[in-house]
Amino acid sequence: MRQLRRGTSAQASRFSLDSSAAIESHLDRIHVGDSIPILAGMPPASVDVVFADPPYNLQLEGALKRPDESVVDAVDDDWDKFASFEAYDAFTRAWLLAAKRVMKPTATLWVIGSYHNIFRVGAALQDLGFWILNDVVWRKTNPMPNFRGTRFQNAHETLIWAARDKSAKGYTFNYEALKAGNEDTQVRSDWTIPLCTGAERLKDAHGRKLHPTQKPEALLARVLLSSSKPGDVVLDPFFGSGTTGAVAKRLGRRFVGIERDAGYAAAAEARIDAVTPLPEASLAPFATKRDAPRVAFSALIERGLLQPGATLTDKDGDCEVLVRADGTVEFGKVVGSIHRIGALVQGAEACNGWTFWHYADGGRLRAIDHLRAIVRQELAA
Amino acid sequence: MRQLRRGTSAQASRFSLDSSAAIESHLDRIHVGDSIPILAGMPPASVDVVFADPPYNLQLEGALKRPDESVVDAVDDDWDKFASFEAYDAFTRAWLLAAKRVMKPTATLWVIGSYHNIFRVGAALQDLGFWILNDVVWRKTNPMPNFRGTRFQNAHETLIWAARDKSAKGYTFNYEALKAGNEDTQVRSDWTIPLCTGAERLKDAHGRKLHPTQKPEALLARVLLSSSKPGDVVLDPFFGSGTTGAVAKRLGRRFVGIERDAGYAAAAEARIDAVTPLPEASLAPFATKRDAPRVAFSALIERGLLQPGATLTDKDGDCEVLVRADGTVEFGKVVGSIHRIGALVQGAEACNGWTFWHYADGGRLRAIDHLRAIVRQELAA
DNA sequence: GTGAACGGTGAATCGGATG
DNA sequence: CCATCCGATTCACCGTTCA
Repeated sequence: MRQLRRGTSAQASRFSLDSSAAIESHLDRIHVGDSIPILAGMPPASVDVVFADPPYNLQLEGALKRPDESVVDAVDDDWDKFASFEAYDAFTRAWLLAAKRVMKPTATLWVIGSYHNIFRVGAALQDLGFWILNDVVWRKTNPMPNFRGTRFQNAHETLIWAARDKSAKGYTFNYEALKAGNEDTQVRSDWTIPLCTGAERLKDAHGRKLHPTQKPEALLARVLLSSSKPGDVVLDPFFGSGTTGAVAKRLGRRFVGIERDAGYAAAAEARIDAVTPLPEASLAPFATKRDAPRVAFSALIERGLLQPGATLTDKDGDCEVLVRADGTVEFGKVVGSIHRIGALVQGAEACNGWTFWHYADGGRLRAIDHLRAIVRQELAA
Repeated sequence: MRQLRRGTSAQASRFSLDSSAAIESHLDRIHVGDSIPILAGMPPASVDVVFADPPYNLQLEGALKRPDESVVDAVDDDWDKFASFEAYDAFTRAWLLAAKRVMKPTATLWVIGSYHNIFRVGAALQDLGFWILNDVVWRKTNPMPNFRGTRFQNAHETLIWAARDKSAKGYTFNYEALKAGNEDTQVRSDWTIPLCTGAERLKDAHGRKLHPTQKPEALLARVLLSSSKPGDVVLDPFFGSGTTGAVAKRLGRRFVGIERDAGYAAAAEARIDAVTPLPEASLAPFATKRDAPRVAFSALIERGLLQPGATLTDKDGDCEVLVRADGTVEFGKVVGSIHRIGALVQGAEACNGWTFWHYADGGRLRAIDHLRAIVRQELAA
């Protein structure tokens, strides 16, 4: 890869009216600087896909500790600080407009975010005339827990996929290939992918994570395989640790990276240099079926397989518990999960409530595991 | 159920300053009319939870056909037509403000939507000072396919859960019950639930679906079980086919329904009349650790479970403190609460002394939390 | 060599009562 | 408004150490 470019390159568009030639000098490079002036220096209508991972505008206050007193290493970088929603909205509109100018009429744009910012981004997209094609949910297999027990575990992020205009036709969506790689069924709008951890996660000299929000390559692979073709130009205006560039190179796409922080840009360059492009034929199908889905006891109630107020017993019909509406069971005055209460009545430390507790099915007792199997079949179907 | 009410009831707030009494006349009824004037006639700060399924502002043009040329029976009601994003935003802000007024300070609000409208709703929520607690993804097990093969299968909808203000404290979140009903793990922000089909789906006289966007009862059950208590007042300003009311009644909550379409309201009323509430025992909130009575460390000494002059240690028996008669402990020359001294010896900022400190029980070490449990049992008896 | 046990950690708007 | 205090709270995965 060639050297990093510094500053803008406003002269590029002066030299050529042919965008496809003028863009060439920008390709497969990381431009160090702010996105908006650098985008302004690029030829118009020259990129095929935009992937953007903008600051989320998290509004964190004190430090958060785990129950074991260790400190959560949260995002506290300056780039994530905005004075107000208005300031964040102005920033969002500015980069979206700059990105829109360099998009080909057939180009599409992806943005990723969380509930802190994604609603503002989505509304701005619509206000600026982008046409939303899908929102896509990245379900994390291994999200961070909620340590205080005050909310639901924040287990997903949201991507928005949008065309440049309502009337834009001819955008790339590799429908058949995606379907073929997904057990011959359409790819859904929710994707189950692990966080970026282990060897994939870039580390600094002290072994700490280099970038606070490095995205998994599997996520970018799905994005690029679904909405771009080999040879297409992929723009990432918030390049960070360079996941977009690494995946683009591996999948035979060209990229334009823009990153404000020279340290991140340098790390990304080294990372991308180490990537070997895949042979064209070997682009692996990416969608895999997950193993047997975990079924909550409350799902049996939600689906009407058990009624609140019903009675469960052990296999001999001796001790009885009451099924409650919230998916707990009650024994005497004690309420808890099927597992905890099963352990309690046996005086054991642990118990598999699925096999311990039985319900009356006609004249006989049947383990509630049977009902779980029914739900699993539905989920698999 | 009593008769449907027509029109607003602006007089209610004139008769009483006590919201809990003034709201009584509004409960367990469907008010036929527009949400905003009807909400304006309700007493302020009188509801515990709001669930809203507003029009989605779908921008469908022309009929959608399946590959076999059959027509998809999509949403084409007048209530879903808005001239522009601006009109939709104004509508959204108006009903959100009207709902905010009737919410208690501790109330929370749920809104469900799709990518057509949810970004606008989320941004409006933030602009109006609501504080987003989670966004929750409803993953449909059986979504409609994308017939054209031009996008990902739209397999989810998004719910936003928000408190009335950033500083609102004390909202209901039944953390422990949810966890106990979910294999003893935290409930995530993505919920897998089937569409409303089969017998649950209301039909009109011709056997066609009565309402285009009837939500599954399982979804509402999860919403109400997580964020409300029995007896709480649940407001639904877009009542539609009455799923919120049916589930509220079944789960022992009160409801206020508002619906513009008299036909939907009548169907909802009949539906709710047919619901039998669950037995109270299957609903009663159970005592969690959080609301167990507070026990002072000194109570252990007062009850003779620990003697002044006794020694406590950490779980490994390493560092020792002396129990004093006043309920403090002494480490070297430092005296303080079990929590302070526990933090001190670990060099931590905070410490739960109940689980940190141990006493000798026969040959083994046991946490003093065990003694607290004994006191609590005495208090409960 | 193998497996159990243990430690570390990830985009986090993460408490409530009292004075 | 702020300071102080009590005390409640974590899931999945990866890498290392130890038996």
